[in-house]
Amino acid sequence: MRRIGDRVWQPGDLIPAEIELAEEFGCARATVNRALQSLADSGLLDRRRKAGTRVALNPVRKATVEIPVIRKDVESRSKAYSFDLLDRKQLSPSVLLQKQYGLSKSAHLLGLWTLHRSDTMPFAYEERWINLSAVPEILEADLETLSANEWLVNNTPLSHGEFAFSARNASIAESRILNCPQGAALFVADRSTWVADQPVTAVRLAYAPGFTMNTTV
Amino acid sequence: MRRIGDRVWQPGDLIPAEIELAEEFGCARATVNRALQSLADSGLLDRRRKAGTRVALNPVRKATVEIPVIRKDVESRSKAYSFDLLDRKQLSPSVLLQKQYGLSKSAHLLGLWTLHRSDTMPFAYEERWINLSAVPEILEADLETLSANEWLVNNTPLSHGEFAFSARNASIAESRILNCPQGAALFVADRSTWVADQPVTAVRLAYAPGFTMNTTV
DNA sequence: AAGTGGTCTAGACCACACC
DNA sequence: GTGTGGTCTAGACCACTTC
Repeated sequence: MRRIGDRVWQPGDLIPAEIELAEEFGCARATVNRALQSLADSGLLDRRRKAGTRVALNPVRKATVEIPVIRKDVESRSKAYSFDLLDRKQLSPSVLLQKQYGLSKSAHLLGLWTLHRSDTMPFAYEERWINLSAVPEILEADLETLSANEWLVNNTPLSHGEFAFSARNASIAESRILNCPQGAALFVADRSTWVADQPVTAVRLAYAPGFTMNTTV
Repeated sequence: MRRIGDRVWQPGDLIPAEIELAEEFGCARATVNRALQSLADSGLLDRRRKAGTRVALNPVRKATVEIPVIRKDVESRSKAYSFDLLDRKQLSPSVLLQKQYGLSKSAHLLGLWTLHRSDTMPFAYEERWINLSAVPEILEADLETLSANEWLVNNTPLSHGEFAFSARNASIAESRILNCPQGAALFVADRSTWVADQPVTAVRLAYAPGFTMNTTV
C-alpha cells in the first residue's frame, strides 16, 4: 500500500511475483498471497494467473453499505423505534410484478403497508409484497408485534437480493404519511429478495426528508 | 451455508469449532477457517475467540456499491461522455469547511463547478473543493481536457474517504443546470477524500432525475 | 512449455475472552 | 487457566493464460 501511495509502483505497473515479495519481506508466500488478495479485493490491484499482478489503472472504489433491520437503524441513532401496520391484504400480482419476478397471475401475494417511526416521528414508509408460495408460514405470524422486515430476516437467513437507491418526489399520500410537504425529495430504497431462485419479497422504503446513508471507503 | 439456509443451524446457535468441522469435512483447519471467515464477512456468522462461532442473530446485510469514475459510469450505459467546466476559482475555506476538515482559514482551495453529460444530456452536477496544500500539482493540469475527478483518481491512488447518499430538492440554479423542474428530487452523493489524514477533496454530486444506484447482496 | 496466481495441508504459536 | 479463533509457515499441487 505504501508503494502504491508513494507511486513507487505506478498505475499499470507490473509488481514482483508473490515468491519474490515473500523473499523480500521474509515471510511465506501464503502471507503475501493474502495481502495481495486483500488489496485486489479493495480494487487497488488487478491479478491474473501467468500475467502477474498490476497496480489497477482504474481503481473502482468499492464502498460497503450496511443495510440493517430498520429497528436497529433507528436505535443506533439513539431513538425509540415503533411502527404502525397501516394496511394489509392478500392480492394477485400486477402485470408489472408478474413480469419482474416471473410470477404466475394466480400467485398469492401478501401486501403490507407500514410506517416506521423514530421517537414517534415518521422515519420511513414501507410498501411490501410477500410471495406466499415461498413463505406461507408468515400468515401465522403476528405482524403487529414483530415487523415483517424482522420476521423475514429471522426466518429466511439465506437469501440474495438486489438493491436500487434513488430519489423521488413525495406523492400526496406519502407526504401525508411521512408528515412532509408534497414534492419533498425522498430517499428511496427498492429491494427484492430471493431464496434459491424463488422471489420472496419486494420492498420499497421511502425515507423521511433528512435521511442520509453513510459509508466509508 | 446450506445448514444455515435449511435452519439446521438456527440463528443464535453455536456451531462446532473449527477443528471439529475440519474433521467432519476431512480438510485442514485453515480451510475451515477461510470458509467461516468468508461467511462472517458477509454477515452470516458472528465469531469471537473463546466464545466460538454463532449463526448471526441480526444479519446485517452488507451491500457493496462500486463508485466508478463518472465517465466510466456513463460509458457503461452506452452513452457518450462529455463535461463542461462551468467555473473555477481559488478561494479560502468557508467556516463550515474549516470546521469539517480542520483547515486553517488561510488555506488555499480550488473550487470547481462541473456539469457531466451523457449524450449531451445533463447527467450530474458536481461541486468540488480541492485542498491545494495536499495536491498543488493540480494547478498545472489541464482540467478542461481531463476532469478533476479523473486527474485525482489517477494521481492519488491511495486514499480513504467517506460517502453520504441522500435526496434533495433541486434549487433554481440546479434545475437550470440539470434541465429539470425546480424542486425535482435529486439523488445526491457527498464524498470527502483523505490521504494520510490530510483532506484532499470534497465533492457533492447531484444526479439528474431518473438516476438509480444499483447493487446486489 | 512455463510461469503465474489459487488453493490446500499439517503444524505451530499467539491473543483474547471467558471461566 | 483454558479453549477458541487469528495468523503464520513450509511445502505441495493445480489451473489458467500467456508465450
